[in-house]
Amino acid sequence: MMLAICPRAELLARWRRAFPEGRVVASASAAAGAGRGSQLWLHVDDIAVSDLGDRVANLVRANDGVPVVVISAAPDQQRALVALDSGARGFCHALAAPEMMRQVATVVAHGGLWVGPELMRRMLGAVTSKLDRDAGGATADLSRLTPRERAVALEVSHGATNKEAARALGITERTVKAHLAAVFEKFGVRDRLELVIALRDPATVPARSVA
Amino acid sequence: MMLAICPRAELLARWRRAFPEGRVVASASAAAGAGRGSQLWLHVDDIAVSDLGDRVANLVRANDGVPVVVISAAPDQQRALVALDSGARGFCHALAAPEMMRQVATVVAHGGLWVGPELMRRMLGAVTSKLDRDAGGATADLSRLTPRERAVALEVSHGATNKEAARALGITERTVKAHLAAVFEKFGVRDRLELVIALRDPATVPARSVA
DNA sequence: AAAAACATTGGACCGGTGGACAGGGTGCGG
DNA sequence: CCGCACCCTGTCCACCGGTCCAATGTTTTT
Repeated sequence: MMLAICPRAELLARWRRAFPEGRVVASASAAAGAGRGSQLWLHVDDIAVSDLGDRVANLVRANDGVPVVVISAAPDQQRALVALDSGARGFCHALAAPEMMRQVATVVAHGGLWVGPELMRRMLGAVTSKLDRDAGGATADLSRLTPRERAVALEVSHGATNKEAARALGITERTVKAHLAAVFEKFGVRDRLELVIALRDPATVPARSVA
Repeated sequence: MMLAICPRAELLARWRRAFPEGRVVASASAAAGAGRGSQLWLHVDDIAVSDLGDRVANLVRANDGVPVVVISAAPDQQRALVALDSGARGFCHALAAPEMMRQVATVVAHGGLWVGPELMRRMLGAVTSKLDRDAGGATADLSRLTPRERAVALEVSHGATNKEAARALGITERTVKAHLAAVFEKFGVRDRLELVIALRDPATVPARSVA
């Protein structure tokens, strides 16, 4: 059974459309007794970030085996991370389409984890600064680069200095510079800063005609 | 349709039991043409860690919209991270129970991400510790800056050099450096490159105001 | 009024960066 | 065999970027 926790039910209009058979309760204490196969969706807009971790953790602990999904109308990454770190299994926008919510529910029900593409990229980036193929917007034309150039470009786009990139790739700093120079040339940028900006927004990369 | 990529089909006995209707092909090139709703499961035990990223990334790129799940008989976290970072949507043990594999397939099919509980904890740990490190100046939020600092930060975040920013704001290059140093301090970054990365979320970077 | 924060600039130092010369190695197709 | 593309490395040098030292005036807060 779907259970949403929110003192003001009107904030969950989309959610109720997604789960007509679901119930909205005002407080976490009223959520007790949710059986196996249930899901708890916790609305967090009224919860301070500093309290969020404890609230989620308590809810997860009090409802062993029942996945908790956090829902917010103003989601930000820090809150998402806190929630997930405290045991939440998903983080969903309160204004997401009902179909999307049902997808989230399906994923969570099968033991999966739901994170938005944005957050996912950030999480992965924090763990390893290796590669950054982002599913959503497609990073510029990294495909126009040779594998080595691409590797260097990615290191730099994660903030690495030439020395750090060299160490990471097991080559000399000089070689990093060489690859980087080729990358600048191909993308028509003058330095690493513009490269990062170009990779952030593919539209800014000049469609450099093949010379 | 379920497609598994592995030169030695006998390694995927469990997988074939989980997906009797699935097909095992020997190489990635033979996987082309997988339509929407398909999934590609890539067996990676014969792939070196250093090549894993590119292999997965290529597969993801060549099959736009088709989720890629990595499967291994000897999964380790580093390989999992590389694979996920390159665009894989799940990382599954080759000897997992067929029911488990079907669950993974369900999660992935609905846009979710499958990571084992172990890896999940590690990812969250890495992210939160990174946040803690950044907490010296809190997350990049331009509202924390003084007006002048903000102006400089914006110029730089659009790719300006110190000299250009100075000219644009009608101040000395030296003063730009001073403001910039304050910005670095507040955001806990070491240089302009990391600043741009910290401001990567376009929503937090308002358009440059013409001075 | 005293204290704190802000805006501005100077000089000097040093490491990082990028361009301009180079060169040698591999592998692949004509 | 000979280009061609890619990968790797070297030296030299001018410039940029970031940090340390410092100072002066204004505005805001206490």
